[in-house]
Amino acid sequence: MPLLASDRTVGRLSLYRRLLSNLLQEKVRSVFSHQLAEAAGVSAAQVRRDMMAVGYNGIPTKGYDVESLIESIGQFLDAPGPEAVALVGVGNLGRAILSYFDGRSPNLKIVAAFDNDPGKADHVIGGCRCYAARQIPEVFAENGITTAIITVPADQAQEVCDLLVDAGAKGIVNFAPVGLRVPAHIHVENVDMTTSLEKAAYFGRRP
Amino acid sequence: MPLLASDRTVGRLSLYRRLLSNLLQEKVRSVFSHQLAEAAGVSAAQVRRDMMAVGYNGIPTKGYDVESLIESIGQFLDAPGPEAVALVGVGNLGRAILSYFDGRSPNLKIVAAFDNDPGKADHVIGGCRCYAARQIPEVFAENGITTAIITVPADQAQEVCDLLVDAGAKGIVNFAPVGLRVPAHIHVENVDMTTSLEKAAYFGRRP
DNA sequence: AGTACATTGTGAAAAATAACACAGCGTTAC
DNA sequence: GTAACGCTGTGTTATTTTTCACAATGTACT
Repeated sequence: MPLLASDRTVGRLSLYRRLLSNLLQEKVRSVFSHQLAEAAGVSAAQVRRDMMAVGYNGIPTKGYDVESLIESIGQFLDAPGPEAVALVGVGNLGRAILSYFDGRSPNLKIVAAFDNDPGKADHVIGGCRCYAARQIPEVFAENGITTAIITVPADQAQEVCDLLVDAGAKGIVNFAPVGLRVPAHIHVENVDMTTSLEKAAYFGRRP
Repeated sequence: MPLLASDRTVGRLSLYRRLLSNLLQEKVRSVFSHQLAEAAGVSAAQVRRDMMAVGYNGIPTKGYDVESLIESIGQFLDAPGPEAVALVGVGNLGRAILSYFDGRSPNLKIVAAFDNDPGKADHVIGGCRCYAARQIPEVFAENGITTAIITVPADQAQEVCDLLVDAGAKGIVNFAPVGLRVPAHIHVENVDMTTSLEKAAYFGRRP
């Protein structure tokens, strides 16, 4: 059971887990690799490879036990306890993300939102308390926050990123369309909706 | 100049173009591969490779001309004329995306939004007209829409996807956390915010 | 018990992606 | 005019990621 899986594998495991949770709710007790593969849109061999990373073993002719697999993926992906997450940039997108994640995951919970607009401070949006940007260091320290989401405009993203790193952020989800410069061993996960849309248009046009 | 570039290359080209537009606004006229590379967070060799796909040539010691490179990437990535895009699912996330893209790109414009909630029909949200879901076929046909964005809950995504494909969608951006089943040569681009957050947390924790 | 069968786990091959390394060339400095 | 420099374009190599293919294995049926 390798303690560090590849980027791609971790992404798929996260998806598998949610698909498995859906199955569990439908009272499905076990799945075959090819069923999980179809639901996730990958190959069956890929699923079995990913299971090797988790160190989970299925049973021939019976497949994987849904409940214990969810448990195993959780042990592999999650921190031992709940983790606090912060979001910076309470614009349209920031608010949508706050409400999207509100109550969705017990392990990763957005506990603080930051914005420069003083009108937003101390309000509660999407179940999350809003602070002024200058309070980042203190709120990060108080809550032990190491994961943050950036939803500010592109021209402020680097500046905000630097603040977050100084405050102790180790993993950052960046929605701004810029390549953030960070020290080594800080992980940035880029979500670029414009690129996604342009890719969909491009490949839709050229089959 | 190959007419079909790899998935990764297309994604980077889209990012390069926006970075270049920023540079142009700052009156920067030319860039070296290593500068563009740093801004995008990739290697210089990677940038030069990607330029081969576009068929654009720089000049030794002068680098790339920002303006003409933007133009070349546009010719490579974009359709000859403007393209109409549709969005399905006018919830929190859908609304945020509508306003995010409102007026952002001249080539790709979201011209129609769809939702099952009859209260939303005929309203204008984020500069975009709202229709009932059953009008998908007619609106797609009228506007020649081939690219669509899915922002409905996970359990409705496949159903909506099938409607879109029937209506002529060729490229789909899927925000729901499921692997959509589509016919061959329909392209799906998945944007999974939960996975991104879990990846950031995981890799932030394990350096 | 024994046989047939469908599925797993994984070594090995293939494919895709990225990095290396350097020849060639335009520019600049003298 | 020419020499030195630094950057580009690309053949080649390395690395990463995915797929193939099959022996091993647990199950169900007779």
